[in-house]
Amino acid sequence: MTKNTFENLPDEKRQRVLDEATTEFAEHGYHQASINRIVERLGIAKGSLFKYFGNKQGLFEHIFSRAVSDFKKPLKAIRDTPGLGFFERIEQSFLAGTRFVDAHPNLYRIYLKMLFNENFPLRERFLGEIRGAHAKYLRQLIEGGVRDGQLPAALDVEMAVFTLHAVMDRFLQGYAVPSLDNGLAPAASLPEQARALAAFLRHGLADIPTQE
Amino acid sequence: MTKNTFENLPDEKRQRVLDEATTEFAEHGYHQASINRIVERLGIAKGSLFKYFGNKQGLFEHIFSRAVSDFKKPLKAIRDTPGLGFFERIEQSFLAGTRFVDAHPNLYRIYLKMLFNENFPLRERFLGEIRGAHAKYLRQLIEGGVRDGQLPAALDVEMAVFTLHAVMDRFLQGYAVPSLDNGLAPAASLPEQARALAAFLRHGLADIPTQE
Amino acid sequence: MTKNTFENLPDEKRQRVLDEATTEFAEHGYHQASINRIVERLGIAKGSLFKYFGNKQGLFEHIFSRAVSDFKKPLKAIRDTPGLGFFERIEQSFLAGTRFVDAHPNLYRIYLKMLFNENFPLRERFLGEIRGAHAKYLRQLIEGGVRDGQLPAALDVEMAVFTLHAVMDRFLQGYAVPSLDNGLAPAASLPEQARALAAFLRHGLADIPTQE
Amino acid sequence: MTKNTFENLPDEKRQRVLDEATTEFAEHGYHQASINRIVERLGIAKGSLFKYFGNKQGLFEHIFSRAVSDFKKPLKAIRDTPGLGFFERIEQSFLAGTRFVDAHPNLYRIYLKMLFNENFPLRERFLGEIRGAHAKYLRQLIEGGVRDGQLPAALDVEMAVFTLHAVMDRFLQGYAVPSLDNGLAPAASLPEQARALAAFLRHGLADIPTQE
DNA sequence: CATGAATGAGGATTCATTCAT
DNA sequence: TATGAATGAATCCTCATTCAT
Repeated sequence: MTKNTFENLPDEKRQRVLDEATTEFAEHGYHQASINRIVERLGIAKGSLFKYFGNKQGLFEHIFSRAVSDFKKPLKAIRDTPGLGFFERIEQSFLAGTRFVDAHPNLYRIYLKMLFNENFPLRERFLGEIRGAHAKYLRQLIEGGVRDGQLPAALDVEMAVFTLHAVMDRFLQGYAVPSLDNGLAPAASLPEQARALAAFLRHGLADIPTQE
Repeated sequence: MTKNTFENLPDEKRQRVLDEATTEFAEHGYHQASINRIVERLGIAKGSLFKYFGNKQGLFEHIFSRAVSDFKKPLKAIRDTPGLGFFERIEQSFLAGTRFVDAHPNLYRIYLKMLFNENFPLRERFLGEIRGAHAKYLRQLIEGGVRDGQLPAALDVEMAVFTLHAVMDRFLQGYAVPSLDNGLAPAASLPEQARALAAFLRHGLADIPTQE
Repeated sequence: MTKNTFENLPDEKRQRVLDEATTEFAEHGYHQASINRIVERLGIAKGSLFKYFGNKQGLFEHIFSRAVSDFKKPLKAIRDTPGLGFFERIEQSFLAGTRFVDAHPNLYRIYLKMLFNENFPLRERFLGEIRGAHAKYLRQLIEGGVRDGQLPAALDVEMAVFTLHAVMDRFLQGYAVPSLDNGLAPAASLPEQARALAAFLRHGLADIPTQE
Repeated sequence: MTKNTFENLPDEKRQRVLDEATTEFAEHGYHQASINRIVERLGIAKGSLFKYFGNKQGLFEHIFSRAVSDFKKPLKAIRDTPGLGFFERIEQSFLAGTRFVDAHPNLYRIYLKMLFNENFPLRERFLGEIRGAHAKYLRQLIEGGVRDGQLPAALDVEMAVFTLHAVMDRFLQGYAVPSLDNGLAPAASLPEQARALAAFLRHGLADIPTQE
């Protein structure tokens, strides 16, 4: 999709373009993001951006598809690290999520906006890709946990995947946008949240339905 | 804010106006919602809508402030119903949430869009009001649970409020927008989700930190 | 033009309507004046105002035609007061102008706006009426001054009328809108301005061209 | 304020845009001027005008700030011309005013509308700038006249500035909008008006108050 | 008579996109 | 290849006026 002309740009300029555009999408979502503002802040011609990416959607696609693959990498690394127990991998997955949010806060903001905005372009494709990868990853973890005896043999794997995903996804929201839950807890620090999450999972999974 | 002229309209027309506008906001969020589309679907003049509500924000305020008070009512009813145990009240609260989502799906869609869209007008006010009411309600429930001996006496109430709120809020997301977690679980029915939620809470609360 | 229904209103309400409308025209001119704002401040129905005056122009006509006749009255009184010299009458005319401005500041503001706004409705009629009355009045004064020997017999009466009118009109501007000349003189009080005006006229008229 | 894009336009087009817009403001004032009419007459897209000037006020600012500096230039030239007496400079100032009005009648019409229209944007800034420049100029002239002995040494300079400014400003009104005084004088030609003005000043200044 | 709901043309402004230079 | 001027549909909003109740 992206034209060669963008790939041939000097690294520094290429990064500036992506950063500025990512910020714009993170702050305003898709439709309310303004190409005008982006090129104005960048100090480049409007036509250039369209040469690089074809149109607004092309720009967004370029940014977010890279984000998706960046998000997948650490999960693979955890999965492929030998010698870890199931709950250690879960905990590391959670921490990997927080690290991604810390490293790319604007990309996560875009993701959150996309979650509930049905008109976000490419929404189905991107969300499907993220969910699919996450589910596949969790399924492998859970199956490993069953093999290792850390999880009950009769566990309904699909239901466990569903629950794990929901819990991890939603708790990451609270981590990324503390204001969501603020005013509620005096000071819910990351370790405290992680401990609460771990406790929930450790006990909760025991009650997840088993296959009939 | 609302001009009298709207309150004086025939009930049926008033409801049509609110329904159509609510749908528009639910589908497109605030900025991308179009007054033009609303009046076109309603078959009324553009000026009329502005007479009713002053401006776009006035229309949104009218719709959503009613939603907020509609959301608070059932919680009060549960709190004031005598003879219920703590976990029964929690379960009923969860069901009240699902009933609200079922009765006003578009209002809940607006809420979800507002959650992560920092530019939503009146966002701080409305979210603050909702969170405040919910927190106060949960605090009363928990304190009652402690008095009744159903919860440990040393429980850190504020942290419990925080955790309960986060869990209930996030699980309601999954209920309202099943596509969020779909593709993951084959068919996570409401009772199943409710059971999973209950299990999490029952075990999880035991591990919530106690006051030092 | 004005319907009977307005004349039949209670005095107090009638006056409120006129005052509020006059203020609106004075502040915003004709086109920028808003019927909406007027009825809003009055707390009466929009339809009523249209019943009273037919349309916006009818309202303005009612207001300003009364202003014109109010402006003419004191001039007639000065003219008909016996035993005054020419320059005394001129000075009193100037003071009558300042009194009118003090008594009806908003009407004078409307007049000033109308002066240079070619699109003011009824402008030609009203300005012509005012100028005609003023010219006729000044002509009578000057002819009296010539008869009394206070002005040279060969004075070009029409040119003197022109000059007197221009001077009085323009100096009244400075009186009504002091900010026009402020920042220039430290504190040009009314008596000082009156003295300067008198001096100018006393000497200036001696040089006004005489009929060839 | 003005974007580069306008400065890069071909001279002829740039001039057409400014002329058409100036005419619109001159005919209708600020608020009643219509961007729609301007672009329609120009045959360009609405968006283009906003690209050039940002918004309506930017367009007006561009036009009128140039007018202000155009108005100042000839005054500086007169001041810096050696070998002229005080009254010669005054007469030339008056003629410079008439020349400006003749060369830019529409700009002067805008100025007159701005004088009494409190809602004109940038009114305070522009009027202040014009009055300040004029006052400074007149002050220099008068101080020169006092040095040369053409004006009494005890003259209250500030009061003389005030009076001169008021007289020149108001007489220029009559020159620019003859209809203001028409119907009064049969045919007040420029030389006749100039002579009348000169006479007034020559005699009048002698009576301007001297410092205490 | 008084009311005020309904109208719809017109206001300024923003926007993604195109294309000649 | 990069530019940025041009576009025109769409945005929210205001207004004087009409007319059924």
